[in-house]
Amino acid sequence: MTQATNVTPLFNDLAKIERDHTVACQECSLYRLCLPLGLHNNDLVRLDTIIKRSQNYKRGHILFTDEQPFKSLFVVRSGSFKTTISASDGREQVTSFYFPGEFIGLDAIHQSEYQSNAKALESSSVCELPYEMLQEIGQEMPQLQIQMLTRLSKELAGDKNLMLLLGKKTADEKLATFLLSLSKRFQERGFSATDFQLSMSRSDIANHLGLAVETISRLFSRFQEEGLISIAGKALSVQNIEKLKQLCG
Amino acid sequence: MTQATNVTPLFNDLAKIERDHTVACQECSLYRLCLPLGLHNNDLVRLDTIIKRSQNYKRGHILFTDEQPFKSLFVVRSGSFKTTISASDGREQVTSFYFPGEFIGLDAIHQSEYQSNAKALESSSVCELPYEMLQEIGQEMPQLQIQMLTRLSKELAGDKNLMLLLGKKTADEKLATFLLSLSKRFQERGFSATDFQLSMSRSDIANHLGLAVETISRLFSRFQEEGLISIAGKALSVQNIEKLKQLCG
DNA sequence: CACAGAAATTGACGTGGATCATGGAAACGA
DNA sequence: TCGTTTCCATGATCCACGTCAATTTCTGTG
Repeated sequence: MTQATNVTPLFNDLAKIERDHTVACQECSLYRLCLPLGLHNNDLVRLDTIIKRSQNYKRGHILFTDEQPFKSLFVVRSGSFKTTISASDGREQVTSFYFPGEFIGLDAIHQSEYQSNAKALESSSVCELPYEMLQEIGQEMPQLQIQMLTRLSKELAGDKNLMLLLGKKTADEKLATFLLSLSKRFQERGFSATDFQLSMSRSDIANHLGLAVETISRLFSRFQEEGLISIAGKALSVQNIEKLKQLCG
Repeated sequence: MTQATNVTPLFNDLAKIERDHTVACQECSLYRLCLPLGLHNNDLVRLDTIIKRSQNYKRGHILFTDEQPFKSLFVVRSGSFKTTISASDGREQVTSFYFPGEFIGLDAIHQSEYQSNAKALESSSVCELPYEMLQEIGQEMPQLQIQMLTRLSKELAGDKNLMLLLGKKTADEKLATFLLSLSKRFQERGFSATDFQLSMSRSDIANHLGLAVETISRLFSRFQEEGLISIAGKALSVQNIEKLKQLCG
């Protein structure tokens, strides 16, 4: 029915390597996307000593909640995560999705507690960076500090764009923008820019984009009718990336 | 007509000191809100040498645009600024307002160009921090690095909350949340938490909150009728802060 | 002080997307 | 394997807020 049906599970190839929690930064295939980028070799070895590599987490595993004390940053090694923040009345906003090589928990650095909730969307693993230690070794590794600032700044810039999306874009534009952002991130990680699995539910997507689930469902159907994408369950295939780009505004 | 009519111009008192661009960090009344917090005295002196203190800018002055190369971060010394980002079709989103002691330009650190446009909302002045120099002296001042990370992280956390606001809150809740955020920031700066001047236009507020100007106008009127606030032009007086807090959700 | 342009208010009306409701299809635990 | 729960799709209806339009008020400038 669609060409997207038989895509390999998300990051399965990478996972073969990364799930093995003995693989050091030097041999990690995420190297060029991750924190160590730009570090000299002996610095890298030092960074390596403070990193705790997690076992595999199952879908639904909670990495941290906004009630727990902030101890560590996390880098996704395989799989994917979502973060949410909640209003006092229980309403939640999905603030971000995270893929391999991306940092989780940066918004907590200035506080003693995490500021959001992080949950695995599929089988996933992470590298844990105890923040105190990171700070300690950072004092003698300017490149590491710069990397940290760069990371934070990048996430900040991304969030500003999301504000533009949430505040000004129509439902069509929101979804198109979101799909292209996914596409780009998969491509950066060596996967197809056009065929991939959505690890998040429709309702996570809807929430993240400030829409109702029903609207996302309808949009997927319409985008498919219009030949922009073809979607079956979680398997997405982008059919007309140019038209999708035009839709972003 | 209202109690708010005769509030002193925004940050006028501070401005007497801060506008004088010879005042060093050590004597600056923003000290405890600003970057130098936690620095040792000789570090502070060193930081002081790289800071360029601007003359007074007029309302409407453009600090930078997203087309200019990124060279410096800015800290508001007096007055206030707004930042915007624009979609390809010209639509704009007001991403933040900045008050004395707050950093502008943090989202550009990872790029060679600024990522947004920054404009003065009233008579304002800034401290300019050339980023290269900041990085240089930062290598020998761990406290400075920590301060920078803290700043970035704080802005990030704020933006996540804004995403919650934009994605999930009703118009009432949005405005109430915004007013309380202003109130809090004025208080932190030693001003009244209940009586202050709005340095931004209705349309800036509307844009920032993802609403239409007309909606803001109507809300101001209704909030006034309901005894929550009293507003005359730019002069705002919060009459019932508790009720306002309940409204935030 | 007067005038022009911009900003703000207020009302009437329209609509994009939410909400409600239903049925089918996956995913999951026992 | 089954039964249960969660997820997804699609139609019918509704409403919060946007858009349009007409005035009024404010602001800046010669």
